Amino acid sequence: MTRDNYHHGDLRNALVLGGVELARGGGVGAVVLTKLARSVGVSPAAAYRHFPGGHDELLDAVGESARAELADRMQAGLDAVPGSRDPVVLAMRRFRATGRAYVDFALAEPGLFELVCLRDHDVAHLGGPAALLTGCLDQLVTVGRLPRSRRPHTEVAAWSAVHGLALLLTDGPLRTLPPAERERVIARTLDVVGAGI
Amino acid sequence: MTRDNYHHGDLRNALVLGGVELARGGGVGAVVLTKLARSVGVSPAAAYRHFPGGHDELLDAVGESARAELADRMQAGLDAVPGSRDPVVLAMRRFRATGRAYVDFALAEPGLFELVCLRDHDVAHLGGPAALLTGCLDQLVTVGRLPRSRRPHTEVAAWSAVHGLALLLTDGPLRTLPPAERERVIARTLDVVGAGI
DNA sequence: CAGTGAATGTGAACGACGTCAACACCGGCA
DNA sequence: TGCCGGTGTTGACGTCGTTCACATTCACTG
Repeated sequence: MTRDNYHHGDLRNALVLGGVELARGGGVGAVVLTKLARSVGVSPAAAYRHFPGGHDELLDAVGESARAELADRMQAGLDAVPGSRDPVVLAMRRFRATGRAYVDFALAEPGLFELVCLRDHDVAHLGGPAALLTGCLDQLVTVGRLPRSRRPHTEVAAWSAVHGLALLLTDGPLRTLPPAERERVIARTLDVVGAGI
Repeated sequence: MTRDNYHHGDLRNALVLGGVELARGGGVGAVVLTKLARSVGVSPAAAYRHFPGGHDELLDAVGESARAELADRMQAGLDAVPGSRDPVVLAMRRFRATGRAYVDFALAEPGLFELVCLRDHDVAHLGGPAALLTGCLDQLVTVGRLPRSRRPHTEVAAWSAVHGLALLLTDGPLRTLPPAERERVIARTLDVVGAGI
């Protein structure tokens, strides 16, 4: 068997995949390089061939995967928005849907969510999720709902609100809120951002 | 010497104090029980007499101290608010000042800020910072700026925004934002919350 | 004032984990 | 065929949290 399997063939990918599952189950702390390597059938040191930066670089890669999954969910949320004759209503619905999907992802996958904002170098590197949000805001300008003069930095305001909410609900003091109450605070937070924009 | 110092006399306090300084310098990860104990002149095991829960309980205590410091800064921010003949203007200024102080604290003490929301059991336990925020919101109701019907859950919306913003600016993708830009982002976020309430 | 028990601190050791260096294997290319 | 670079292994080390058996000191009681 050793002869057959000595070279894994797709180790880097297997490690990321396994890392995502570990993170899904227990967050950043559960992504243990040693155990992960063993679970993939390989010695811990082998991981260093594919992640020269060690544990940190592995977490980067797993986080990248988590961000992709978040972007997928946000896109799905956008796709599910019902149409409207009024372009302003539609743009607002779409804007709200991105925030809603962000929070829902955090609640559905708290472990993965922990990795989303870990070790990002700058805004541009955020990729998917950020692009979807800015797209919605640009649309709000196009349909006249958001004055162009107020467009700058608005993505940060919106992002801050849903990001903070997601953290308070998953990792923070609101983590024990009963579902019904939780639903109300999400709605109120999205209302405030929508009205304040 | 051993005779004089065998019993420290105020070890628990010394550990918390030292822990705060470690956290100030390097965040949660810098609060290393072993080193902390040694730096206080005591063996690592001694810490377990005062924190039976080990490292976690120590972090709780350090976090409690960080929360107190945050509450102080928020109170100072409130105290510095200029008066106004118009009670609505005053209440809005005070509301904004709490959020501003929250973000400023995170930027001034990113290490301590990491501990603020760590391992809190429920909202009530938040204490100082939360009380200051709810007080400002109640005042907004009193002066008629915030309809009583919209008062519920508004503290979560406001808190989410500043909390998320603080994290994005200190630990997150916005951590490299130049100060001038950072200032605009903070202002815009506080504007959105103020307008949306 | 002496003796004793509880509180407090010590030293040595263990296990989990990240990391590295020296060596082994394997697949493709001159 | 022989060799070279990529890939994986073994064994070891350092850091850190944690525990256990033992030592020391304080405070209280008789």
